[in-house]
Amino acid sequence: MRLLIVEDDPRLRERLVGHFSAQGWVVDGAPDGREAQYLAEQYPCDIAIVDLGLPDISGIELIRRWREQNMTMPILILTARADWQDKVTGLEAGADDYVTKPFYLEEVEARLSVLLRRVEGRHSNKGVYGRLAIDFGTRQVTVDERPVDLTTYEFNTLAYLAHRQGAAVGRGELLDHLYDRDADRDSNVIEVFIGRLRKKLDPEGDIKPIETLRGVGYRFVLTRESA
Amino acid sequence: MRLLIVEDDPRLRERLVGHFSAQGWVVDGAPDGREAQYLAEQYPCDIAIVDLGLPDISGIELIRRWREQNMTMPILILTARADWQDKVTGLEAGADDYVTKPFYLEEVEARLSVLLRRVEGRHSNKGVYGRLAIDFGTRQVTVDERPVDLTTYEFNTLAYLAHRQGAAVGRGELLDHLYDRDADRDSNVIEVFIGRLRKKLDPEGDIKPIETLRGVGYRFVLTRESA
DNA sequence: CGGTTTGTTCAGCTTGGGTTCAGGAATCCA
DNA sequence: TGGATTCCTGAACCCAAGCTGAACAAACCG
Repeated sequence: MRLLIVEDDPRLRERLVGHFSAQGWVVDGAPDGREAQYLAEQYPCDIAIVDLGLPDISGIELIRRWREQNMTMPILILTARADWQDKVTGLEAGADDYVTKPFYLEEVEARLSVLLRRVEGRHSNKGVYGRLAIDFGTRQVTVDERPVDLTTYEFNTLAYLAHRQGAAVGRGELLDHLYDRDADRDSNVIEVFIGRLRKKLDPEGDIKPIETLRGVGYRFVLTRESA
Repeated sequence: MRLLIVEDDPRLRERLVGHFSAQGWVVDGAPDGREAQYLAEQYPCDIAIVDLGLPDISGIELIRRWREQNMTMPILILTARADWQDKVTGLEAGADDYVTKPFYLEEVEARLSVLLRRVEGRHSNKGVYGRLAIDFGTRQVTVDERPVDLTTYEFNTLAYLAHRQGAAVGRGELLDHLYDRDADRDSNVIEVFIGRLRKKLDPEGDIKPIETLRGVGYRFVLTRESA
């Protein structure tokens, strides 16, 4: 999952970037609106955190532009407690939720996961897809109730595919959302991870959670149980 | 275990800080609401003690904000005997228990340990995890009824892991909860203590109480007997 | 003070996981 | 059918995370 953080205060930005990188996210940090705009276009992210008080373009304006460009990722805004009224303008501009500064990191984390699961239509951190269950919070995966342990990247690829369940996901898209900017575009890592995932999740070959669309990419075919 | 003490009277604050540090807690002391708010965000604690009569923000307001931010640690409030009615407001704001001033330190200590064990679902100070038993009050540990003696820090790391049993606990989190604010983030103390613990608790290698999650941290895998 | 216990650092080693590569299988198209 | 393209997969590689024994330092205690 790729996360874009737009925050001018370097200390705070580093704190956020550090925290979420450690959590297994691919994180881009931008100090101002210009950089943020560039990054958002070049490396589409799954979710963004935007501080409203930026040096150049205002955060509000940035969000408005993104929405005009039909970018649909959820946006979480940060506002100083004093300027709490901005949150309304922010939400009107197209943001999805807000946190007032100073904040508690876990609070931001919790709100991100709510936003993320909302786009997938989940109501909890756990997604159940037939015999396969994925807990996006604790990063635990089970098949027929039996835990399967996946390495970091194995989980990340599975999570991204499940996040986009039903959609055709190209190798390029996967690379963008799982790796840093300087990823080697023509490596076959993705294929290797897909292979390992299939073997770990479905050793008997009777579930077939991941379909390959030749020349296009992959598709996570299981459908989530609306419970 | 990290404990946050919010108390404006310096004498009393020092008394509390001194007492609990000596008991093996990591203690932060805050003289006012502002500082308390900052500390709670930067260094998440396992439990907090809050005096209701603070110079700036009222203790009640502070607690309310914490709960709004979804901080879930237990909170013990201190009230002057004269203002005993405040305790109701405090509990409504989200505190978990109260002690009226003046008090005996032992009283506060006892209430803290009740609150702590409540979050773990224990009913006494002793937790039994299969062949391993931990007494959080007397700080004694036994394996197969046989006492194992652990040094202060060895016990602290074990206690914290057991406190968060089943959860993945990162090295960073451990450092935050076992060490003062100025801990060296890239030292391998944690690994050393984990190693020593494993050797002392499980010399035969047939219990394996602590699992390592590469790139993530550690997990205490034994489950407590609800008995 | 001297000795002992406890905490911290360091260096060398082991291991697991990510990456690459090469050969083989499957699929597509002329 | 045959060749080209895409994908799969087992094995090898390499680096960083984690482990460990030992040295060092600090605190504790008589």
